[in-house]
Amino acid sequence: MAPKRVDRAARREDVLDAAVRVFARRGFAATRIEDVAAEAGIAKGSVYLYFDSRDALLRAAFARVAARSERLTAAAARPGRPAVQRLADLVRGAVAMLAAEPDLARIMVDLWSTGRARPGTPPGGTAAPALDLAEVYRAYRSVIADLLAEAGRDGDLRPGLGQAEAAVVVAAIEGALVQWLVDPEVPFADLADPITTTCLNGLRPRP
Amino acid sequence: MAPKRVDRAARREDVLDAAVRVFARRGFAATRIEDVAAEAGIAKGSVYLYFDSRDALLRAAFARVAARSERLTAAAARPGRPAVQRLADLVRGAVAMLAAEPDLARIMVDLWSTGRARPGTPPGGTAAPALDLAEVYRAYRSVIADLLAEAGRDGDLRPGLGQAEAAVVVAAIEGALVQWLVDPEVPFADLADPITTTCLNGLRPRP
Amino acid sequence: MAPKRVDRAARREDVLDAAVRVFARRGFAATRIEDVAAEAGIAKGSVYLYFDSRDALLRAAFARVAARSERLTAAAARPGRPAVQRLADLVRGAVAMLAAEPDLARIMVDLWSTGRARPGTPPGGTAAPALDLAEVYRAYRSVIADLLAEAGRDGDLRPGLGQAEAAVVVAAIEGALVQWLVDPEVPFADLADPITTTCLNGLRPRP
Amino acid sequence: MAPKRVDRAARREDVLDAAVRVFARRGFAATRIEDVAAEAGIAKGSVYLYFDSRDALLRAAFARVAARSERLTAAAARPGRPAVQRLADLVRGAVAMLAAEPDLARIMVDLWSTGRARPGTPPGGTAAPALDLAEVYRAYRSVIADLLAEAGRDGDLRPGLGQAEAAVVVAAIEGALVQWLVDPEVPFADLADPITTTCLNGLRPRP
DNA sequence: GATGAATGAGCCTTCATTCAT
DNA sequence: CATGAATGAAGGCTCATTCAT
Repeated sequence: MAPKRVDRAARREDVLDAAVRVFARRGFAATRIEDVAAEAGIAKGSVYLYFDSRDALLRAAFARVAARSERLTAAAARPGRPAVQRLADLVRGAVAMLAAEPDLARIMVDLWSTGRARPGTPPGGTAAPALDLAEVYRAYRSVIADLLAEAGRDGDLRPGLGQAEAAVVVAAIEGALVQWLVDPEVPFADLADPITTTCLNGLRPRP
Repeated sequence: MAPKRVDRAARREDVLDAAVRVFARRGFAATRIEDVAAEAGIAKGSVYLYFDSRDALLRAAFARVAARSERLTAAAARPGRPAVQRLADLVRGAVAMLAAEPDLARIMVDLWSTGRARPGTPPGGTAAPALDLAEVYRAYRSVIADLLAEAGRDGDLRPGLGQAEAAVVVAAIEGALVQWLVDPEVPFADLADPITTTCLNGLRPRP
Repeated sequence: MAPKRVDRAARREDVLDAAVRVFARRGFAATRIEDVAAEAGIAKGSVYLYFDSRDALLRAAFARVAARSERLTAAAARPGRPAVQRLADLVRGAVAMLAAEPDLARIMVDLWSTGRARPGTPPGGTAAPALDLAEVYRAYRSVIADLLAEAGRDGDLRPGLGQAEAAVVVAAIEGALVQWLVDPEVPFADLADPITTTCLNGLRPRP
Repeated sequence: MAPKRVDRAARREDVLDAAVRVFARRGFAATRIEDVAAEAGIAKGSVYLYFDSRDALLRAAFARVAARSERLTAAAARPGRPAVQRLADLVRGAVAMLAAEPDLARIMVDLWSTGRARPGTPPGGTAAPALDLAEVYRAYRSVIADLLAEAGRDGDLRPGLGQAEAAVVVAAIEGALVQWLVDPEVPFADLADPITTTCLNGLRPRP
């Protein structure tokens, strides 16, 4: 009669946490369900109580990365301050967030390559829609391009800046991330300033 | 027997070519020896005539990527022109090369994530030396840092630029690459100029 | 405590009812404990309150089929009427009963094939006694053979009829059942008469 | 260069032979791929060189049973002799064939029950058409009904015999088979005559 | 008693690697 | 040299059974 007291959703979250840690450590491809189970401290079969398949787990991790991305760009919308400053904040915020959650960052890098054979895409090709990584970056660039344009109108940056320059800003962040992940000695968190300075200076109106 | 040697090496190269194509298309993890054999037009077992194991193939692909990187940085050493220009050439050259060889570029992205469980690193940990991706980027930044310093002395860029700014330049390139690979509509080749302009301007002495 | 007993037994019967329905629908092999629980409207674990194991459930279903068979043959013992008529009644009764309980009939067919690896026979071979399907049919034929002999003495059928002819009568019934189960359009219930007529005529003394 | 000398088709047939033996012994449901491999004297994985999946193996066995059935009914078409005799021959031929290939017969019985969830029918329901067991028996009855009608016109049997009586004849054969499979002491092969005699006598014109 | 979360043995399937031809 | 049949270890998933609540 007494339904066992387990918060299913919370437990599911625990398993996903564990999965994210293992994915970050081993990569998607090399991660076996058993690894996730071990990390979560449960039995192999129990993973299937919360996720339908290995693939569902991948997709959930993917969704988490996507959610984080959205939080990131959403934060840049804070109005009331000059666009250049919001831009600088966005860059700093992005770097800080990525640096604070290296596991998710690593997963994102994994997604860059897995992107071709998206998680949830069985060999045949019939895939779950999952998260469209291209869309994530498109949104990212779009937000930045808007800020660049606004700053251009403010006279803080050159006028006429657009998608290309937005791509460069995004690139500086993601590229710095890569270098850090490949070589932990690269001081990613400290690169927020050089990135901001270099890019914003580089986009200032020529004297 | 000498001709045999040549033939053998050429054959090996053919197989590696095929492997690179498949790796780029499917990713490391999803590529089976048989896929490579099929792409190379030989039998599965024959792959083992040229490579000791699946892993050796991975390492060979890695080596090829690394070699490409070295060619890249080596080219920047051409003296006789001002450092700023050699820097701009380096950026443009890198972008052009990556854009021209998307297969190798894709593999490089794959390596970023696989890097943790380095190709050649069996679960146990006793690994073949493989190649050190961190080292590749360290060299890359080093070359650029030297050019930045030289340009600083030339008065073309701010003095005092170092590793951090070099990382930003590398980041802009690699980050742009990622966006292109994730979303083919991003005009990677055309980003060479925005990258160069933004970064170099951003590093100019303040007026 | 007595009421508890009754309750428990009734519950057990409910579960077995549910099991029989599912067995008939899905077949033994494809039926999971959870299916039975769902059909019975209880939780998976609760099935074990009434049956020691999946196998015990199978055996109970078997027992039910066997009990039905016994009721069938027992009914044929009614004396006081000529043997030929009791024989005809037996055939009609059997067909009617099978037609009325297709679920049990389906299970019986399942038992024909599962019979080899008798329910209750774990791979090792140390088995619970379970029920002997061969014995069920032996009894069936025996009753019929007795009726045939008696009818022979009555002069209604040929003398000298025995096990072989009894087997033919049983065969006609079971074989008709099979055809119905395989193809629901076969009018099994209506075959009682053709079976009776054909067999009994066929066993009449030659003119 | 030297393509290994193995007759793929023959090998496949060997594996299927082994599978049929195991299916007959253990039943479909209880048969693991490894059992088949062991019976065939090969490694588990090698089964997959010849069959795409466990299910494909089931379907192949199924097809073999179907082919046997067709041979059976086809044989009854021999014209040039009176229909009654061809009918008697058909019954005897069927019994002889079933008795000679008990493995296939056992599989057929397995199919009767598995018929619901036909081999090749994944849980979802999207099935390969495979063999329609209902169709097999329909054809069987149809051939017999034709012979009965012809014999009726010949005056050897009652006129007006049809599907129902055909079903009884088929039933006698299949039902006898069941009894034999359930209890090897039942002399199935010897039942050909009692079946023929009983049924044909039973269908004679009343004096 | 009842529940359903948890477990882990077991089975199907894939694929790197070997080796007889 | 080249082949591709054969192998068997590994990993995903299912499900009977147990047990804390």
